[in-house]
Amino acid sequence: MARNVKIKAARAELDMTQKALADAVGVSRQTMNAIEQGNYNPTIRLCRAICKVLGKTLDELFGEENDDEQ
Amino acid sequence: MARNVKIKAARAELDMTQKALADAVGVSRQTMNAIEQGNYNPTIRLCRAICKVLGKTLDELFGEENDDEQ
DNA sequence: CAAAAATGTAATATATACTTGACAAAAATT
DNA sequence: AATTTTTGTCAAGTATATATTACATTTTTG
Repeated sequence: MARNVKIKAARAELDMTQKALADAVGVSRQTMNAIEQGNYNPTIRLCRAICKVLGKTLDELFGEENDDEQ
Repeated sequence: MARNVKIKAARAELDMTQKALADAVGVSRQTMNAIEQGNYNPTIRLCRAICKVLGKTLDELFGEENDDEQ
């Protein structure tokens, strides 16, 4: 499942809560949590929105997925 | 809608047809076509698979929010 | 420590990514 | 020019991303 610790770290840099990030990108808190937990597979549009808010690139936050479940 | 011409170009570099790319990443030809036409919003897993096959990064193929339709 | 805020997780519901089949038009091949 | 291959697109179905409600646990704060 591979938790996405990079999002968590980027969020921490900005002192943002999961809910604050979820609100900023327009999804539910549960969706943000699930993404950080690695429990699914967001759309590219959502990934882009997350990158924009956190000031990171796609490659930084979503590149190099080492796991291949599914 | 913003067509994704970068995928088309990368495909051309490798002399790959839409169907060949679709097969390589495990989706239907129609799905690949729709992505190139900008008709939707693939999942990050599919984007990663496309990048892997085409030898490009996420930022190269899917960065730079070319379009902004909802 | 107690209260509050943040996080993890489950169940059910809805929107939409993706499939399949089919056909027309454009491009490439002969 | 005819044939084949590739691309664009549509309609109807299936799978899954995301929402909502709800509750338990962990972390933070007073």
